[in-house]
Amino acid sequence: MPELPEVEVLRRSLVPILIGERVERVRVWKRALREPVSRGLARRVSGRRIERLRRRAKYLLIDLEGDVTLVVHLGMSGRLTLVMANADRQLHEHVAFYLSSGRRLRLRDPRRFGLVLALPSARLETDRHFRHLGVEPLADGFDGALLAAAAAGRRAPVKSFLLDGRIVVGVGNIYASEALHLAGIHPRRSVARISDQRWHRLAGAVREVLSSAIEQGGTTLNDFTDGAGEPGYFQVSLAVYDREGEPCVRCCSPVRRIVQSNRSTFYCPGCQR
DNA sequence: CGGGCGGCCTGGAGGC
DNA sequence: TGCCTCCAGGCCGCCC
Repeated sequence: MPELPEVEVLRRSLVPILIGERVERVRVWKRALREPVSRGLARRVSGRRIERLRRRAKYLLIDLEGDVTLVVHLGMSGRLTLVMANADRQLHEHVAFYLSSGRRLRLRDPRRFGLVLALPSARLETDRHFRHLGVEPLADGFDGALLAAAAAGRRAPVKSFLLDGRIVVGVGNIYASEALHLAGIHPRRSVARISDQRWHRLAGAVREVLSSAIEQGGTTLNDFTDGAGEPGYFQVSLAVYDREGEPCVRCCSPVRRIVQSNRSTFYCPGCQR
């Protein structure tokens, strides 16, 4: 489901409905996620008011009063939605946060690759989940020069490089393919053979693709929705992802699918070199 | 050491 | 109808 744009869209949708609410009670239905939900979670977040919503990489950060941050990662299939407190428990609903307004924030995650943590806000940066994360692609300081510097001494294919969260965060399998297409760079090209000019173009393409996706509410391939249940519509703007065999929107060559590090990559052989 | 690969899970799609 | 295989938006750890 969620790469940077989807998590950001989710965050923005939750701001007006969560800020100021109090987490009255937490119910953990099923602890088994990527890491078992801590037994101390309910105690650490219950009774606290929600002050702020932030995002780091693909993590949603829910800042609570008293310097506690509730960290939620959606993995591949996680969904966070707001429902009435007395709504039936859904299949694969792992955790429910009951709010002062009588609603509940529900985390559902069939594949269980997601994560829920409560951390002291001041220690987020040094926590093992965040320590090694690279730069935010939509923040100042992300540019071609940064990518070129990070690529020094490496030979990885540029697609894998874009997916490496130690370099730049938030770019997942969909947007890596899309950004490379927009920049006209072949996904298998080694980062050792990319010119400064092309690094510049790639950085711009990453920003462009991510910000358009956010503006259009994210990509809904199967089941992504924001916190209010609204799907995104960036999927209609995808140029190559999941379009094997279809003509490239720019040059009409048929889009190809290849496998890199066990994951599908889509690209246009006509305009990506 | 960088980089590739398998594993973690469930469910949906498609072939037969 | 069912059973099989393949595939999926993330991430981590192991191995060469």
